[in-house]
Amino acid sequence: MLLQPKKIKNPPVAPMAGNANFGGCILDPAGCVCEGCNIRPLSMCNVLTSDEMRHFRELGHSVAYNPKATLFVQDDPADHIFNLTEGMVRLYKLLPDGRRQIVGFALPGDFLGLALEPSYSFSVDAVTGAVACRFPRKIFEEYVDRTPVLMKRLHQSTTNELMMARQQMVLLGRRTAEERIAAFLVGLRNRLYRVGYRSATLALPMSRQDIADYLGLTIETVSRTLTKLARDKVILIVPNGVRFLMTDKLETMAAQ
Amino acid sequence: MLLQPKKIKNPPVAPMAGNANFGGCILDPAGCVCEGCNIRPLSMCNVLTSDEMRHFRELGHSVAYNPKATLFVQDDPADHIFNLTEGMVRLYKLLPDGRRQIVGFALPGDFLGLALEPSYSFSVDAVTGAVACRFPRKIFEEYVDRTPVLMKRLHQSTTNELMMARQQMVLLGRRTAEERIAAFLVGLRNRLYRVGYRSATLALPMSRQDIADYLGLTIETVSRTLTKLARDKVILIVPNGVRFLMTDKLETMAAQ
DNA sequence: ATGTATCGTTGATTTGAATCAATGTCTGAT
DNA sequence: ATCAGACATTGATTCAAATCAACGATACAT
Repeated sequence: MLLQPKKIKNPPVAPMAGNANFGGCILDPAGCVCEGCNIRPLSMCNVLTSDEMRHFRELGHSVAYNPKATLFVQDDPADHIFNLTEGMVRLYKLLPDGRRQIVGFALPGDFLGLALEPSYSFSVDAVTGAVACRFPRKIFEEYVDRTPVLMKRLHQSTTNELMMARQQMVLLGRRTAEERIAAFLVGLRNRLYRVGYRSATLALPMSRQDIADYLGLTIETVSRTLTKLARDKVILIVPNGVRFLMTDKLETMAAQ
Repeated sequence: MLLQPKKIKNPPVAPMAGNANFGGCILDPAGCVCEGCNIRPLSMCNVLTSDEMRHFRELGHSVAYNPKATLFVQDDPADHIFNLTEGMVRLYKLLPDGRRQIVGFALPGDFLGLALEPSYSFSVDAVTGAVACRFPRKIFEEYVDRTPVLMKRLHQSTTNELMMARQQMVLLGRRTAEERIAAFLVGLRNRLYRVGYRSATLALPMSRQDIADYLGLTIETVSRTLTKLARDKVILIVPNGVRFLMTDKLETMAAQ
């Protein structure tokens, strides 16, 4: 899985689309290459039979994105559904005056762009290089409506995201800067672990500003708090990540 | 719809269960009285045929709750699913040291207690007197699995809640006290409007502490901010509510 | 190798909301 | 009618994090 924020220098199949900050690159114009898909056990696709798979794959395309490239923008027509297969993307909402709140970092297996409204209610762009299966919304919805097992899987995914969103509301409403940082580090480590990315060092491919906008803090407070945790020997700051030195202490800070 | 936080003095059918702060009162032991249900157009029940309805009604019971009565508690076994039919309830999470974050106020039509885990991830208690249709979880899930149209409806409901939760994340992470109060008042008015409660005066049946715990503020800041809005003639504070005097100004403050 | 732009850290100061403290108001019970 | 307790408001003070400001570090392009 890509977690270093470097450019895709040799796109797997086709060259990136003209505008490097939008659109991305269709890897397989004939549909997803689902057999070797590294997130089948995480995504909805593993609930389908081979026959169903064969049909489903025709519906979408795999698309690659450079770091910072846009998947879609708040208020644009919600014409596509995405299922992330590689990398990390950020979901965020902007206030008219430019204040930004990152409402989530998505990892492989996560769905993006599911909406009831005709427009997206947030923007998404790539943190690392990323790859997603992209489906035309109408076609995706029709297929889901005809495939209850997929609908159930989708509902589980949304229910899980709602649970995480409520957990984040507690963090944003009631926790101190230090608790927010600790909860962020522990939470991200656990999520990465679940998608199979297991390392002694926690990769932090997003910028300090991203972390700040996710935790409702400023970049200076994020930097100071990480420095303090490092000074206290709770973590070790390394390039593009941190290493946990006192995991139990971090988990206590993050408690609940 | 009940929106005044007064006790149910004459429970519609049966007397309240012994412990007034827990359990509530089963209104109709034979199942919901669905024909006259005031929220059928809001709830999932309106997607069912008469035959389906007849079967579905057998699955649950209507239960009444006094103000402050508990529907369920965080970490308890998630054995029931609720569909609120009357009144307002609060959903909240507690940190080990007692800090509280209210993650939502539910209104008629809302589902409560849908979970992937074996336990509830938050607590719910009544703000006003409230009535809910209560279903044993296993039975509810089996029925939903066999009824795709219900599953779809449920998924839409969860998707909508996720959208609201993300909106609240922006509020908690990036907005000032005044903006939070304005967004809360406008948002609640709009939600009440949608469930058919339309009044010149916005009812605020919850306490100032509840509002504070929903907006990530203290009770003093909520009080001061409401007083300031009243001094500026943007709202008029009335017993158990407020009246909008300058709706457009309030909507501008709440913007986005 | 060097310059440049972006990103991150650290320090000084300010500030919005929290905390501490007192008083006011409403409601239901007697 | 009076009282008690819960709830709400207002004022004084403190504080955690924001803001303002300067300086490092790093990565990429030439």
